Amino acid sequence: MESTFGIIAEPNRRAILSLLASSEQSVSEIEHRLRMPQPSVSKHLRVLREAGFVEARVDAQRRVYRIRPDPLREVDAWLAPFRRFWSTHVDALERHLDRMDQAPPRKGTKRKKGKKR
Amino acid sequence: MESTFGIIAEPNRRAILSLLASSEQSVSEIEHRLRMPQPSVSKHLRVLREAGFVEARVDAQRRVYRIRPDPLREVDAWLAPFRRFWSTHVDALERHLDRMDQAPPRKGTKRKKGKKR
DNA sequence: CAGGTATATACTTGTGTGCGTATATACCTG
DNA sequence: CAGGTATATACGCACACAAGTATATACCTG
Repeated sequence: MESTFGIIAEPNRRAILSLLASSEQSVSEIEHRLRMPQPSVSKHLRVLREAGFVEARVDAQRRVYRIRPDPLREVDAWLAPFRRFWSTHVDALERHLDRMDQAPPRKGTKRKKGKKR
Repeated sequence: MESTFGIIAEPNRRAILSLLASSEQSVSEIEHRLRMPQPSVSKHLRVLREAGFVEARVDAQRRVYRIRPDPLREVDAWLAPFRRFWSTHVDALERHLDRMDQAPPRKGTKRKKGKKR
């Protein structure tokens, strides 16, 4: 029932995703960092997992969760037609990226610049 | 209570936004094209308007609605940290957008954080 | 002004869903 | 095996909200 957008409508789930964006985390780590009750964390993680936003790796009794990008990519794709409203010359770049999306994955070039905000 | 994300969680509202992405439309045009009851359209438009997603231009008895990009931009910004999961050299795009963020007049609210109540 | 069109609002109802509390399951260590 | 830790699930409740129906407001045309 819950669509991709419905799922990220929940603030706590967005918080979990944002936390996982930096690095994978176990349930208790999430629980502690976001200061939210453990059943709540587990339940949100279940929703996120079943919708494909995250996946779990088992490490002894811990489950370490990490991002799976596909659903967020869908959001990104939905957003595409609106980008022209705030970006004038990104259009070309966008088409460029579109073409790149189906290009074979190439590894090696990531985050070479420390330009974070 | 309705956040930016909560608002686009509604499929009909997304449909309205997508329709408006192509060009501005009157209420009855939306009603007809999306085949949804008029009160529903008006109500969704109200929500979208109050949240800043759209604005209305008055033309006689008609109200012609058009996109206002700011809230969607916020979504786009939230998405930014995740892009590295599916794009290798989109970093260029990111820097590009970063630069762009401070280029236009004003509107510097990035980094929208909110997890407490 | 009447009649018609276009849009907005009021009110009710049903359903979904997040939360809290309690408990169950799984695994590790001694 | 016992005891502890880590995570998942069950259940009840309260509340937000989308949809439907009916009605109100605004404006245009004759």
